[in-house]
Amino acid sequence: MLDIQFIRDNKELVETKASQKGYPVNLNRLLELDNLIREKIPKLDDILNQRNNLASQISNRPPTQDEINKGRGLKEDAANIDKEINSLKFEFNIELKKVPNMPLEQVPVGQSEDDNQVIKKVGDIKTNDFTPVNHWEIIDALNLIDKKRAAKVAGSRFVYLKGGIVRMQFAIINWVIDKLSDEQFVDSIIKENNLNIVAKPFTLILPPAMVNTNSYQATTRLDAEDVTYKLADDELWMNASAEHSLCNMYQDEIIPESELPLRYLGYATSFRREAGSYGKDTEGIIRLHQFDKLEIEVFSNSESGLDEHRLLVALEEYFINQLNLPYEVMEKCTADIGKPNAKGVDINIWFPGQSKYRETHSADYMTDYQARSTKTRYRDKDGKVRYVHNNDATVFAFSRILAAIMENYQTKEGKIFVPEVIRNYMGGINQL
RNA sequence: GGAGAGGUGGCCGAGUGGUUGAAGGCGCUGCUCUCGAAAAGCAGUAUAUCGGAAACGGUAUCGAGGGUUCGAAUCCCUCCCUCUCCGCCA
Repeated sequence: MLDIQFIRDNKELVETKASQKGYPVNLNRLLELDNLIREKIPKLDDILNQRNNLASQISNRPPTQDEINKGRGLKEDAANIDKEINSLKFEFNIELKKVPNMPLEQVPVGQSEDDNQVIKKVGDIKTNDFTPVNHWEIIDALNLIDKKRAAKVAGSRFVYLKGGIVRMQFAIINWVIDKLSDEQFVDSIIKENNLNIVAKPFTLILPPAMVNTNSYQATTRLDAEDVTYKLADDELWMNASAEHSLCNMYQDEIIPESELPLRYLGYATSFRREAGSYGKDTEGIIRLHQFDKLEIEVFSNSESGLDEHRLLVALEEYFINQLNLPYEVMEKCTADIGKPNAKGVDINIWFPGQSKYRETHSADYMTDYQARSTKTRYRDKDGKVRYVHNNDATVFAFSRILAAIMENYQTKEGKIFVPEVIRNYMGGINQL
């Protein structure tokens, strides 16, 4: 949620930026409700004050009939105003949640994802002496996938992945764990990028795959029932991303600033309905109802939030570079960064079998927007309580990164070379 | 799923209807003492919200929500969570 004080002080700015993000809001009703609530609160407080005074006067002797009547009257008055305030607050919260986070100055203004800006392209697109094919043709031929049987058992957009490709997933996981647990490695990336943040390794974490409604909605991303699977009987949602269980970890807590940043490397399975994407990417393993992800979540103070974001992008790039995959880095425009984001970067990897870049990574910087709904705060050096800044980023979304490797590492003979950096993690196998 | 016990401040822990936002202890912060430190002594030490430039004041919060009462941490109801035993399972 956005700070109501900020909205009061910057009505026009908030409306402008909200519509730049594609979340047009009319703040009149919100501010009207805000005023009504703040008019009524002192009135309620006054009645409660009278009630407290009356009770402490009576203390330890039987009350007179007059006092009993007065007390009952005050109770009724308080209940009435309280009821009014609650219904105003209910509507207020609905209106407040409609307001998206404000984009940072540097975020390009745009109308749609077409206005995202490619800020760099890295790696040469190889020219082969053969025509590269789609990853699904390769894995099919190598018998590394079984979609027919998966459809029979679970439905479309599910797969059985088999054999070497599965092993490759675990190899990548172990490689990433080794790197991100290594303080010196993290430090080297920070130094290379001139970031003003501490070298602290990432804590490995396996989060819950399901999240209750309150936590799910506090994330303010992918929080609709047509995106996410919700268990009918319980108030539980399947993670559409580990972000949902990770960003809520410290809800209602006040963290000492000395413990920040908290850097987590989570591994979790994500579940998505993909409603509305019928017919899109039905082949292959680009768009599935279920996929595994190595994902980073960072809680930091407000000063380091942006540099933490830069660190995460740098780490994403490092791993892709090590895999020798051509990619482009894209600064997402206001229309594409998403409701809770202040800034966002996507990385698209080149898929030679499809002759195009496809989105494989995303790094999202939420400033204090998520923390205000998860109530995650820290106590700064002066003892002041402030909201943490959240950062979330993909390290690798499996199936997609496996598809990228398959297309980029395919041989003329229809085999797949194993990228050099992960060979040791695969028992030395160099080809699938 | 069945039976039982319990949830109080950063932590431990007292409190079963009346100035209890909450004793006491630990921790933390400041001051005194000291050349310095330790020890000791003194003082302070929750969050949210409203008003206020601030100092400060009002209100709410003892797992959550509702109820009884002039008055609730204390009584009643519902839910959540934790622990123990049984069952089931990896």
